[in-house]
Amino acid sequence: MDNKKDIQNSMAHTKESSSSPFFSSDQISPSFNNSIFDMACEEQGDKGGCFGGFWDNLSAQDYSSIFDLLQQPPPPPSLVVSGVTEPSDMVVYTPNSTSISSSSTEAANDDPETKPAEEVEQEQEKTKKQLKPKKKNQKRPREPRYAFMTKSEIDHLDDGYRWRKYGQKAVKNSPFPRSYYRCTSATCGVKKRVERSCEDQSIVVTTYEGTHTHICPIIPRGSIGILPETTTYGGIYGGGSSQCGGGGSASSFIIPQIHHYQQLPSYFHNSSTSSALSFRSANVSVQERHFSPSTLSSLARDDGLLQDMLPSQVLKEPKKE
DNA sequence: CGAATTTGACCAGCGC
DNA sequence: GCGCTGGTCAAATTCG
Repeated sequence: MDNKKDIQNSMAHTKESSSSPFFSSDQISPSFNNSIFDMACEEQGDKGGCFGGFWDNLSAQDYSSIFDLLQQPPPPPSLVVSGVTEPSDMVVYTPNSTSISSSSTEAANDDPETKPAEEVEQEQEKTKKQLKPKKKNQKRPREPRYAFMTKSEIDHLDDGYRWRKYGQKAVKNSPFPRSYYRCTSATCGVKKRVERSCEDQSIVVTTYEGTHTHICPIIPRGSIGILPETTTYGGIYGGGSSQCGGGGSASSFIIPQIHHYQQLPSYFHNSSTSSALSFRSANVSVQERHFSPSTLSSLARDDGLLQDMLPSQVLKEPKKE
């Protein structure tokens, strides 16, 4: 406990080694990538799903190509964001392809965003009810899951929502326990799991499951504030002036790289005033060059959130040179 | 004192 | 069926 607090305090007052949310490029070695991706695969791997292809394809070389997607030579990611869903609704991304091949049945078709909020709530209540009786032969429908990797010493990153920890488990092949959190909002069934990479303990893997049905509460939480300058990503990537975080200060959840923003969970762009991004002033860059500026623009228009998420430069002129 | 966290127990799914 | 593992519950404990 005290350890955590110490860490948080130190995070709040002194910037630890990785206080800059971004690695320098030489901080990500191929082996580093592999370890992270392997670990992420483990999320699904034991179920035979794993995104093998996706992760495998993301070699260090891919990183460099990914960086080409951005106009400026961006710093390498300190965090890899990817859609992680159940194998059954797996969305497969191939960084080098121009298309998104999706076999998703739930993530795509069941997009809560397209449903009335009431319906979403009803569904979540159903899910809750299903939890209680725990009947056999009645598989609980799994919400799409999304995993984020963050370089941080803080396990539980403040993403603007309030979470209550309801469990902690030691996980196989990892010396670090996995923590289970649930959104404190009564009607909201969103869960998240937080665990550390066993190979690089500075990496925190956060897996979200479900969709927030409420706006992002604005909770001043100075305790784990990270210095605002972490939000500056070469100027253009620091745009996430989320209303959740009080206008882009104190980012404690850092998302320098988002693979295929389309797959962001809808709670990132909840229909509320809350911005697209729940993560406070998250740094977002979008690795997507396959969309034309007009496409991006229209997406942004369609989805409000993208305007928050996408650096304006991306929307306006996706490719220099 | 209420809220949040900790932690051991329990349950379900899966592979063998 | 059994054991392993992940996920959840809930009582106890701690914190603010």
